[in-house]
Amino acid sequence: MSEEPLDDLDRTIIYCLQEDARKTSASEIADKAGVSASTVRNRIRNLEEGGILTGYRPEVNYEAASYQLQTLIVCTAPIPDREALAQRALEVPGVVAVREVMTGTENVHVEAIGSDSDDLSRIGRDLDELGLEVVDEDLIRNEYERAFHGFDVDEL
Amino acid sequence: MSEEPLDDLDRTIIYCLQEDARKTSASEIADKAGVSASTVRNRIRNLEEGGILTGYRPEVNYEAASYQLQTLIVCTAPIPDREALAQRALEVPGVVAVREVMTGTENVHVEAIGSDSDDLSRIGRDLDELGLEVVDEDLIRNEYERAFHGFDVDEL
DNA sequence: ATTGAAAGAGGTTGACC
DNA sequence: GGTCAACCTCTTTCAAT
Repeated sequence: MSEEPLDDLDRTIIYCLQEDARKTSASEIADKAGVSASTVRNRIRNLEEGGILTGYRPEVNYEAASYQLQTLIVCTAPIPDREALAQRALEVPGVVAVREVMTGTENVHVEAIGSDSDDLSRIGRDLDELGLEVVDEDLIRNEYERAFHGFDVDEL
Repeated sequence: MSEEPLDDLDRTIIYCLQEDARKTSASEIADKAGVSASTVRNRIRNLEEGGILTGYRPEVNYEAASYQLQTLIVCTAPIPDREALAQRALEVPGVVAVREVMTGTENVHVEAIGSDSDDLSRIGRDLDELGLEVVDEDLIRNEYERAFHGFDVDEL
C-alpha cells in the first residue's frame, strides 16, 4: 500500500472513471492525458493494488427496478423472542419484509435488498447481532420465481 | 422507462456487475447464465435505457489517496434539470462523484474533495451558479495532514 | 427477443529502453 | 516509469431466426 499522493495523471484517470467506469477505455483516458494507453493501464493497476481504487459498481435505480434484487435470509429465533426479533429485524436497513413461520426451527424469514454483496453480508451480521441466527442466505435470482410476491414456505 | 419487472436473466446480470462492473465482460455473464453474449449485451442496453442501470462508478478510497477534505454536498435540483445538472456538476473542479437520488427533494448528492475550506466554499458556489441549490454540506473527513495539489481537470 | 459471424477496437503479455 | 509489438479477447454491427 503506497502512501504517496496522487499526481495529475492519477487524478485524471479517477476523474474519467467517475463518468463511466465501465465504458471508459484506457486508450480514451490516454488520449485526454497525452500518455500511452499502457501507461494508463499500469496506473490503474497500481491504484487498484494500492487500495485506492477498491472496486467498480453499477448504479442501480432500485425504485425503477421494483426492488427485484433481493436475498432471502432464513433465520432461527428462540420461540419466546420470535415476534420481538421479527419486529426489530424490520428496522435493519435493507430489510423489506419479515415473515414469521409457525412451524420448524427456521422460524423467521427475512427478505432484504442491497446494492452489493457487502451490503448483504452487513445485513446478515446485523441480524445475527440482534439474536437471529442466520441459517441460510440465498440470493434471489435464477432459483426463485416471482420472489417479490412472497415466499412459498413449503418450497424452502 | 419500462415498468416491467426484471426477470432472472436481468437479475443475474446486475448481480454479476455488482461484483466488478468494469472487468466483468458480457461473455463471462453469458457463460454463467447459459445464454449468448449478444443477449447479455442487449439486456444491459435495455436496462440502461430503461433507467435501471444509471451508471458505473469506481469506489475510491480517498483516505488512502491522501486527500484531506472530503465533503458530501446535498443539493436540490428541479426535476427536469436534474440529470443535466448532475452531469455538469461532475465538471466542477474538486467534484469526484455525483449521485442522482430518485426520491425526495434532496435529489442530487455531490462528493467533493479539496485542500481547505476555501476550496469547498468555492465548489459550493460553483454548484449554486449551475442551479443546484445546496441544502446541506457534511464534512466526511477532516485530516489536514499534507498539502494537497489542486485539480487540473479543466485542462482535460 | 435471441443468436452467430465478421471486422474493428481494446486488453494482455513480455521485451526493451 | 514508459513504450512498442504480437497475440488474444471483447464489442459492434448486421443479418437471420
